[in-house]
Amino acid sequence: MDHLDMSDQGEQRIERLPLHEAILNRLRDMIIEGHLPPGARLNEGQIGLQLGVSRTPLREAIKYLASEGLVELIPSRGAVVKTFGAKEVRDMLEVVRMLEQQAGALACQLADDAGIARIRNLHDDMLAHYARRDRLAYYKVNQAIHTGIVALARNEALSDVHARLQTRLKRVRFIGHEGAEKWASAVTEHEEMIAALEARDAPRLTEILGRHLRLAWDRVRHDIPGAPEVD
Amino acid sequence: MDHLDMSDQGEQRIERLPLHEAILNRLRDMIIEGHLPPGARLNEGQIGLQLGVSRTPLREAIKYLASEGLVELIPSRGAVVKTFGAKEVRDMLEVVRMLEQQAGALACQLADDAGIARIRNLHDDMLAHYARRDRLAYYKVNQAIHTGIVALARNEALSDVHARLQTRLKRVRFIGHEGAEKWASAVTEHEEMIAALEARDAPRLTEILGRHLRLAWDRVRHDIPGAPEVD
DNA sequence: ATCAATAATTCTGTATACAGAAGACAATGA
DNA sequence: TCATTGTCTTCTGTATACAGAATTATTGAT
Repeated sequence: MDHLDMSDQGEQRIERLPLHEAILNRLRDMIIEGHLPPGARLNEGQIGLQLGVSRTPLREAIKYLASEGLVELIPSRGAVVKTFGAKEVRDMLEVVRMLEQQAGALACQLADDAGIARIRNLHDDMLAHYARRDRLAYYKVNQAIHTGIVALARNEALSDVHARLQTRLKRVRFIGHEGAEKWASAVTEHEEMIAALEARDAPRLTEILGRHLRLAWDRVRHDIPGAPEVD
Repeated sequence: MDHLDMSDQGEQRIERLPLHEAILNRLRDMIIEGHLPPGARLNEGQIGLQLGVSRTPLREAIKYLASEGLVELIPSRGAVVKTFGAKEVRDMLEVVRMLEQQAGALACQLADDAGIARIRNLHDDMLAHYARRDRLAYYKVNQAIHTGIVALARNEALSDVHARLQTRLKRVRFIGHEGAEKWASAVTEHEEMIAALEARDAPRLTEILGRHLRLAWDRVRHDIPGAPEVD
């Protein structure tokens, strides 16, 4: 899964945002896209050269990523791309499920029609990508939908912890090169999800989200090193 | 609430842990204990002098804290201690509640007797501190109990996001100089909590945790600037 | 040829140097 | 008295320098 290019849009911002941010995003992308595979050491000299910055701001970005949990700091040995085992992935997915279920329930109460319509639009986009079997585009919009539903709950802390886990899962979730049937079932679940949201049917949405994310584990488990064949 | 000294035990470690960690903890304490009040700018020169380190590792620690959400980075203006408004605090408490409820339910299934016994011991300690009206000691053990219950769920990601929010709430939660009755009711709730945990009664534990954390908001709301008198 | 010990090199951790932005301040004019 | 502008100071953002730990390469002995 090298060279994915999951970076969002072009980087040609005019505004002078502190270099820190730019480095941070580049580094994060390098990890998520797999240019820096799990377990790889982050060589400050080399990466700094590659990005065209000195080690000082680079190290600051690395510390930020460490707190995000994408990278692990090892004393006197720098930073290493964090490796997630089977249990860790499952645990993260379980927390994501809890968060999304709660968010979904809240969204049914709090969301305005415009917000729900935005999700519906994303969903339609996703269907188009599915029709073309464009995995990358599908995947991106899929993420946006889940993030969007959480956002409808209007709770920043909730969005924050959810985003944190999503980021960690991005790498591992994408590699789920699930077969056609699994992919189709995922799409169906999304279909139901949106319907429940539009009906503001909280219990139903909660149920579907739970099912969807429990299946997410089944969809990726075979790609995780060390995952048991059966639980 | 200045000069609280919520630092855990002595800092006289012999092992040579990377300076980064040491600075990080000192800084975090300065924020949590209120030496650096909300909104205060972190002057790198001054703090570096105070801690006896140069700006380079200090800045790295600040970036780490920024990702933790204790500090906000403002372009060309450095870092500022993050201020939490009423809604933000309430939102965070709501997420903490969800997390603890889920964790509690899981704990009822997964915890071993030894783990539950440890919580009971902490609880007894807390009662002792309550008897002596030792707010600081009480508060610390209180935190340890909540953290401990989450740990019983054996889900690192869950513990991780919970800890993240707890850290942000530490500052604001302690200032709740609640009156004797409120304090007493909190103790009673804890009493019930432990009982439900020992009985491994998940629904009951969930209910109590929900009540306890919903009341937590009522206990702190009057100390939050900008909190509405009624919802 | 294999392994141990040592020398050479690379890399991290921290300090310092320097340029430019932001903020403070004082002087000037209305 | 108050606003304004230009200067001066302070502080951030980045690069570079240097010491020591970690890693790799080399050499010598078995």
